[in-house]
Amino acid sequence: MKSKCKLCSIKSKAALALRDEEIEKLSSNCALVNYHKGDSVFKQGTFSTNVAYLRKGLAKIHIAGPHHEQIARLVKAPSYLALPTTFGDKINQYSVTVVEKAEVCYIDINVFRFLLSKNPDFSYEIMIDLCRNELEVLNRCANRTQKQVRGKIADVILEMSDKIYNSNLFTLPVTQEEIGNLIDSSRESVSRVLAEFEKDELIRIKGRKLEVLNRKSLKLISANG
Amino acid sequence: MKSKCKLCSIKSKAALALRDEEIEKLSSNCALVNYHKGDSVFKQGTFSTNVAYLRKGLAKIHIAGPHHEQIARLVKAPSYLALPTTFGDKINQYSVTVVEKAEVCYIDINVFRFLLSKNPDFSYEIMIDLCRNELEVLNRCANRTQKQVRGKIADVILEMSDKIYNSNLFTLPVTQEEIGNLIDSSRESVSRVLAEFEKDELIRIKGRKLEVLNRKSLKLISANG
DNA sequence: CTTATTTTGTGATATGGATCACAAAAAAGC
DNA sequence: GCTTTTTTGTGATCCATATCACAAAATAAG
Repeated sequence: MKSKCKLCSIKSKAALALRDEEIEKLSSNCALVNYHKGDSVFKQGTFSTNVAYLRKGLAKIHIAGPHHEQIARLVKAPSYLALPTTFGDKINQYSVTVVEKAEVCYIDINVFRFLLSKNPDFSYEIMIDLCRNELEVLNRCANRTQKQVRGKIADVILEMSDKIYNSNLFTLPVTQEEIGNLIDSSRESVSRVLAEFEKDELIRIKGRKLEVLNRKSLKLISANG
Repeated sequence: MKSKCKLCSIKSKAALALRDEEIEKLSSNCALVNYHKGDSVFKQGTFSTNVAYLRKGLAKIHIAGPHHEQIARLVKAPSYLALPTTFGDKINQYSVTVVEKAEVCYIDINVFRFLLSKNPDFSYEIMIDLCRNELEVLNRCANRTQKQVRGKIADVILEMSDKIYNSNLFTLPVTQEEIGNLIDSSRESVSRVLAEFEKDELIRIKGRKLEVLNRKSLKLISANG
């Protein structure tokens, strides 16, 4: 397993800033785990002893809200997975679950701290990452609370098409119930709006396969919420 | 103005980690500005060229949502104010406005970067701060979307009483409309629920003065949402 | 002090979407 | 394949809260 990280072609921007001996140190304190759909990467309420890096695949970050489960967002590899919950509190404040076949690197938190303290470039990139995430969370929250279901579903479809799959045709990685948790609405509403979008020929759905037919209208609906 | 930061008694935990010469550098690139209610610290859409540290007072972080203004949260001094928007994007993604007489230190972003690169302890504390904030944002978002107005108002009252003023008796720092923007509800609903809480003798209000009378019930309402 | 402006209180009404209740379809297990 | 479980579709109903419409208070401005 020696120097496996050095040869890794999917390094984070932060990890690219590491020097050889630091990569070596990372390598010997990093465990790669293969997961598939439904597997848990982190569980809310457990102790946070590792940093997780999603090397491949897709995961969801979710928190148990006062009433339902809320999916904060989907995270596509490559990306760190749980930095805030790892460093912000001794106990994980949210869960991470795999949504599509994934590879996760668990890095010992103390080694990660060591790297942060020794390499300012590494540390800076991590910080930038945290900042970007927070901005995204804030925006998401505003959308979630202010748009209505049609607008939010248009958002989700466009996000998946543009950011996650880069294609007009893709397979929904989650159930309609989970889409509901992602946009704070009921699964029934999700179903109804999807049916409506299909009737209006904005999308086509067979099973979980979804094709975007009219991107322009979807954007309009997203914007007018 | 030399060495003013060195003598500052309201340093951030991060700034406490700075060495003398670093404090000196900070000091000569840091401008203290006095503000009062309504003054703008940062405006969404403008370039982010400074880090802001709220030394005294109270401010609100707000973003223009797709429909209304949303107040992401109130920030009590001492606290950094806009790190994510400063580092996460060249353009500010949210606004910060003073809510109660405040003192803000503006620190040149390049000097801040320099300090981050030279002092890992400083950098680490900043990172921890970012992590905590993101956790808070996530929790807030879940509450905002899942609780109903009564629960959210109970939350706001308790937060002000416990976290901001540390007293059962305090003066509301914002209008009911702003409370609405803070919890995503209309000002009419805020007014109605406050009236209801007063009728039920959970609180007493005269003008903007609010007194918590029955903390236990408020907590219950907050919990049951 | 007087007038203008902002904030708050409160009823009446409208509505988006939750919830309930099943049925159909799809997927997973065996 | 067949059976069980999960997911999806759809109507009917209900409800919390937005919105509208003013009036009253409170604050700010002159």
